[in-house]
Amino acid sequence: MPGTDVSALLVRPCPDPKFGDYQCNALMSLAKERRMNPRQLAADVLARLDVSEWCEKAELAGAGFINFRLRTSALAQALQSAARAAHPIVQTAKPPRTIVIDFSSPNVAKPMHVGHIRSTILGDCLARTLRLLGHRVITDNHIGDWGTQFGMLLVGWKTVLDRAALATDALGELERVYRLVSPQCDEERPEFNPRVRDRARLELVKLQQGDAENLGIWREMIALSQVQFDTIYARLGVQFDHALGESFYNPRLKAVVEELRARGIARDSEGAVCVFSDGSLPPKDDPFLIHKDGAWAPNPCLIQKSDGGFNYATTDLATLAHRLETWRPDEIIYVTDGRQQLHFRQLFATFRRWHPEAKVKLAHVWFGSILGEDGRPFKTRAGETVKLADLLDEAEERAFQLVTRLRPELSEAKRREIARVVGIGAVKYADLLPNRQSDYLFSWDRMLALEGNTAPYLLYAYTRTQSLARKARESGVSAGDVSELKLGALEEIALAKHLLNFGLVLEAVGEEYRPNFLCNYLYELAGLLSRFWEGCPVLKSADPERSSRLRLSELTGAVLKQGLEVLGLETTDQM
RNA sequence: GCAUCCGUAGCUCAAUUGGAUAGAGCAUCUGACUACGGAUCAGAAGGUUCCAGGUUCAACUCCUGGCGGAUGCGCCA
Repeated sequence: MPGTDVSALLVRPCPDPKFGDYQCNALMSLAKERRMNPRQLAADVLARLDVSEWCEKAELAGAGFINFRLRTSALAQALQSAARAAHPIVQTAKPPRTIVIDFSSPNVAKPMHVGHIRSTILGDCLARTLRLLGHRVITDNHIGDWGTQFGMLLVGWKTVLDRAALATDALGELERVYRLVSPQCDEERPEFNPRVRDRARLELVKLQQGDAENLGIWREMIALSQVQFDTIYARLGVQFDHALGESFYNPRLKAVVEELRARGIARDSEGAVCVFSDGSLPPKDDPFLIHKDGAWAPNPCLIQKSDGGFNYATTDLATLAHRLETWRPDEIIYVTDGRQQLHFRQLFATFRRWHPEAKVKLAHVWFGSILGEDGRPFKTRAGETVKLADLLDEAEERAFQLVTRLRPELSEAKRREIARVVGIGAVKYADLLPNRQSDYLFSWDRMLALEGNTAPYLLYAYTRTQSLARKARESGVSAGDVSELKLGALEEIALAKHLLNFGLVLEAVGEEYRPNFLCNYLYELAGLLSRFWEGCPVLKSADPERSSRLRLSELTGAVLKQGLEVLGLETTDQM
């Protein structure tokens, strides 16, 4: 049945509706494999295919495409049955998989900034998508709560902390303290002070050895940061199943290094412990090799520093092992920026050698950076990184101005509520719309525009479905049973066909980790809905049509709402 | 220097991973409707997909070589 098992037939929606509704092009690559004439093969298959029950037409075209045109009756029937699912037009995955998603990962004692927004929003969207598709999703926030920065923070806490400032703006004060101490520990900076650096190292060692005072301060810094994280995640509507920070893995790090060394995967080098190439991969694909001066040179992955300390790679290996033992996932997804590609290639390769039997799929879902309107990395006018809390404030404020301009008659409380949904939604939508791998330009004007592929446009389309339904109820018109869907006008048919593809788009988002597919789908859906309303009067029409059209409008509203929810956007019934 | 990613309409971005005549929005120009919620809809114009080769039925997509940009390359995460 179209819309349900089309992927089994290797067909997909036609790129251009004038060719048909669905097309099969898989036969052409099959023909190439078998060195056959593609058009002949397609003709043979077509001759044996009987799809007359669903299709008014199935024809051979071009170099070997088979195009299918659905019967309108079959379309209505397919849509009706798909709409009866627990989540309309969503088919749950046949074998549900266990998928761990690692995203957001803010640092303790530092304000969350724009650098965290893409990971947070993208990771949350993938979690929502895969859950809706029926998978068992486990979200884990790998918080940066351990490492060298705590040596410096402890020095600052003990020497220059302003208690009053800590009480009013904890993160601001911690940031100030860190900025005061950090340059003094950096040999390359003019502020460098070897006594401060040595003190920082000492405080870090004491912390790592379990010194009671330092542990107490460390815990307080975590608690203060957690308040900030909770506030931001609540505003964004993001939830985690676990938040196992780096410190959680600290007790395991030594054993990881010992095991890798004992197994010959890692060895000592210049006082550090490193993983080198084992020659099992072609040099071009080997993350432990680098092309230098015309030859392949070692590009090792450090898992223990020469001072005995552990680093990012060590923690990530321990984390991977823990996740595998604890949750037995089929897949682990890491959502980080593109600069960490080499790190993850080395991490995954090291892990494969460590656990060659593991079947888990490891995916590094990376994204580009956010640029300001000048094309440079996104900063405040003063050149500072933009804090996430400030960004969300501004989004809500700008949306409030917009709502106030358009709907001055609404109460302030109502306008504030709409502005919250629209403002936060606009930030999220602007982040999910571009292909994640490209850098994108941050623009308030574009993300809050009323026309075009924006959150306000989609949210507005949804509110129209709700107000139409409200008006229908008030005038006593029934929405009609699903079984009464009658598709006549071209606009109705086009809308119905697009609705039917919702599940396929969700699957593509989950497979390719690309929410922009869903953004574009919803934008097209909203456009088709507007055209449908333009061409097909609903409440003004007579009854067999009226209830069917009302039903089609409501179904579109339900899909819009579900789609926006998967993207992490709230909806509102009034705008 | 080497590696990864990117280069598409004036601007911002798509293109279901090798499929049919490369699509949207903004900006520009034109049109519809005293509106079942106009924050609407329809139309026009805009392209040598950075350049040069190659692979095949088919290339924005893959390969080779350039040009331009971002990022990363041994003790940060």
